[in-house]
Amino acid sequence: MASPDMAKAYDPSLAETKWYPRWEKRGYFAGKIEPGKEPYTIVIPPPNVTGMLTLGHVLNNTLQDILIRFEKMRGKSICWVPGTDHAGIATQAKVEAMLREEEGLTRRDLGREAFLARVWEWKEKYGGTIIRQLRSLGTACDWERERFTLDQRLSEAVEEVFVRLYEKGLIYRGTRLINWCPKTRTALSDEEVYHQTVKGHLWHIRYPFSDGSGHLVVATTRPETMLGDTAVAVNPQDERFQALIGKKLRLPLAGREIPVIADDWVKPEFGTGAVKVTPAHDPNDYEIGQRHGLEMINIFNDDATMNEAAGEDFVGMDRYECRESVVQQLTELGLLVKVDEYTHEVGYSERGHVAVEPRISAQWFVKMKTLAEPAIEAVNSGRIHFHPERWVKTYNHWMENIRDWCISRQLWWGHRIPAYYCQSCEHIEVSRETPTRCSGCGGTELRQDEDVLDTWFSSWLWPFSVFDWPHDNPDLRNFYPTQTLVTGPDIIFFWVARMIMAGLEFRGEIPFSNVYFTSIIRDADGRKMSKSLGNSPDPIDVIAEFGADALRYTVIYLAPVGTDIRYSNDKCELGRNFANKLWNAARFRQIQGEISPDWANLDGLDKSQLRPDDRWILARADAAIRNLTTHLDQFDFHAYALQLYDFVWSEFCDWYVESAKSAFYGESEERKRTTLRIFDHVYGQVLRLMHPVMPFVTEELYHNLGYVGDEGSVMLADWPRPLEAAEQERLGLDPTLVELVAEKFRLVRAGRNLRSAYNIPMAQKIDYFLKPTDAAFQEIIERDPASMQTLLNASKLTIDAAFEPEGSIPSAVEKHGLVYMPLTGLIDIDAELARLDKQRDELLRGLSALDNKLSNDKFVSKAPAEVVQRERQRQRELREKFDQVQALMSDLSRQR
RNA sequence: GGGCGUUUAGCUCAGCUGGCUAGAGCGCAUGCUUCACACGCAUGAGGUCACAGGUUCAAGUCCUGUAACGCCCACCA
Repeated sequence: MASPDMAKAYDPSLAETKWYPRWEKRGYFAGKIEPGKEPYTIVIPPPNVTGMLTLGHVLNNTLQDILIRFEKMRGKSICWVPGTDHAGIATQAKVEAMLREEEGLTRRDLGREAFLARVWEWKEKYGGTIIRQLRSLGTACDWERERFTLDQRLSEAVEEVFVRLYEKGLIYRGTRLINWCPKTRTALSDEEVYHQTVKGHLWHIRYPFSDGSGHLVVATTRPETMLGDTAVAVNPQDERFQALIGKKLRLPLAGREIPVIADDWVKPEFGTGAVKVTPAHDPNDYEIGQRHGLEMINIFNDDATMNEAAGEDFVGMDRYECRESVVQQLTELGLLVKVDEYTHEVGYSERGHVAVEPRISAQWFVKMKTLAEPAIEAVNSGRIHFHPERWVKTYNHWMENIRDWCISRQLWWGHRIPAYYCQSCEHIEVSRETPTRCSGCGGTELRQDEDVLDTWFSSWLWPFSVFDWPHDNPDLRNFYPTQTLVTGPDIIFFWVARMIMAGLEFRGEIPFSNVYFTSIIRDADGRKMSKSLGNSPDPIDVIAEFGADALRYTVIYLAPVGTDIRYSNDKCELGRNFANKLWNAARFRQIQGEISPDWANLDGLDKSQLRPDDRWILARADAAIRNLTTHLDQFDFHAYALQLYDFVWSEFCDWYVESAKSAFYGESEERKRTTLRIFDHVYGQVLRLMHPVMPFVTEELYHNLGYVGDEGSVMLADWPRPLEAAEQERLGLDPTLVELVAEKFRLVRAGRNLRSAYNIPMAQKIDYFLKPTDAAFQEIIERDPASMQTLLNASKLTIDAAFEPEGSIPSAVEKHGLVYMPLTGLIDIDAELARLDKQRDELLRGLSALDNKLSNDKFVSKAPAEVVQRERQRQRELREKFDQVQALMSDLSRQR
């Protein structure tokens, strides 16, 4: 026996540091145009430049890596484009915070140009950490193609798109009520607002009529906005207020005179039936204001403090401070009728995490309706497939109710809007080049819009901007459209839907044909991973402790389709143990000597040389190849992980390797050679099947065992193919054989159970007797009694269909036979009877269910013939087994 | 207010188009330093498949309703 030169346990860090640089250097990750090969492209969902690797990224990128490696092995020409997103608000805020802390400066202190220089500086120094971290996960990204959304070329794409849409009339500048974040002081899109349930109040306020003829009571959740009221609205059908419509009210605190108007929107049953109208600060009021031509009074500064329009009592106050002050003054004036507790939903800024302030302002918008139509069609026609499919509903709902997209942001970090205002006339120039002359009045003084574009305005172009669109080039034609997008369902509106629209609009083609939505990772208690909770483990630490493969495998194993994942670090033991199991199977193999020269195929193999167990493992491997391929094809990664585990650990290691030992340590050189060849063949398949999810350990082992030379790689190996029917025939892999071998293993288990019942350790060799009750089964075990002897660790195994024990000895019944453990004098008859009694009960339960079924005429006449047939067969088998158990029991009872 | 998802062993989850004496991992119990692996091996215990109806020869699997938990969308002051 050779001594192993492999360590006793797998050390992930060795393989990880060894292989990644080699793969990269040898160009395995490079996306090349390969004529005759089908391209398979994935663009990474670009993480924020400010980002650090999280478990969410681990899941997302492992999935992409699995697909890339799988498709490469299947012979496709792969290209995985990595990159990062400039993440406007997030990055700007990060650098601003740093400036504030370290230098006590604001961005305005520095000025636009100097500030941007500092952001770039920051980006070069600290940005892209996540890109470096991704490498330690093993991702096969083409790093030569790394892109950044603010790269020169990608910025050209953004400008091009802006100009094209403007020229098409799909981008316009308008003064609208938009969502304003007072913390970051910029406009937001509707998608950047999240709602929170807030316990507030409903204040009832008395508004007196100008003519002194009494008052009207309005109800509001935001009393401070009354300073901007320009009307009070009632429902035209509401009889209580019929006579009051058109009358004037004297607005308290402000002193302004405002009309009572009638609008259908007002719900008579809510509050008092009368609504104060603040068109400049509430979306509904804005609509009413539009309909009635009301004045819009903006009472807030851009940080949500009160401006002059709020009146001198309140100017400068924060909005909440102002609220208290207004309420206090109203109380003093006796105008506050009552205050109710009131729970409602309030919009918050995703960035600033403060309540959004609706605000009238001039912004740039994209008209979405016409862009959405073809995108809806693309998904509903099935050209683009969502996994899981239910997200289509969510997508459709949003798309069908889509509203114009506010794309301008009052930030500095981002793509500057390519719009130029003529200083001499009203004209706006929108162009790719900086214009020198106004096309309206000929004026030469033009000033560029100060604002930048929403980050997503560059992200939505990502699938083609990374290939240098709008410049036509071979890469763009070859790699676009991409194949699969892997992302979280949380950005289905922000990103996925918009990419589909952009792809169709600017390339005339869908950007990808499949979208896989990942699960959300939670902690063991089901809470979202978050920094503030401190329940978000650093994947880099996990990799150091368990290995990248372990982390990858575990995360995939834990990720069912479409439900959340409950993760904790200790679960990575599963992946680590699995990698170690795989490692040790190789270590065991290495001890047996050199790898078989003809491991790669089964050509020329004579089935008569094969042990039944060899044929069994070949059949099981074939089934595994089929299933695993299907699972990956269907994006069922979880099933892929489960199936791998079961095949490798249970079928290959627990049964086949143990059985193979009988051949390895047996007399026949020929048999040993054949078994080694089968072992090598199947194990080679195992390494390839596992490679997509566990790239490092499989590569290391592929080399250690000599499947490939130094310059080769499992990454370049072919994905295992299932056997043709003719080949299965030639090798004798029929289902009956497979079932008989499985039955043999069941009998082995029954034999071991006897040992266990009598506390005889596996290490102690003992005699067994085997009594087959089925001729075909007997033939199978007699063809290779050595494997069964090894599996039972029997000193002697006697196979005898006519075996009758002398006296009582422990025994067990299986479908095709009985196993006896002769232990004269040691038998515990009561224990034996109890065990058999339990088995008999189980059989009886099964039998009575079957008897009922089969004696039911309806079942026999209505169920498919093959089902009835199968149940009859089972009934026969159970009855036979039952009779055997019964016989053993009466024997034992007599001995008592 | 709409929409979606989940509910199967102590825990985390499998179980496709209905045919199951309901499976795995962890944990648990017992025994093993057996010549790959204690990150291991062997054996075993553990479930009226959330609840109530219905369809069917047959339901964890299909339908209806209920409950609990979770997520998304939504301008009712």
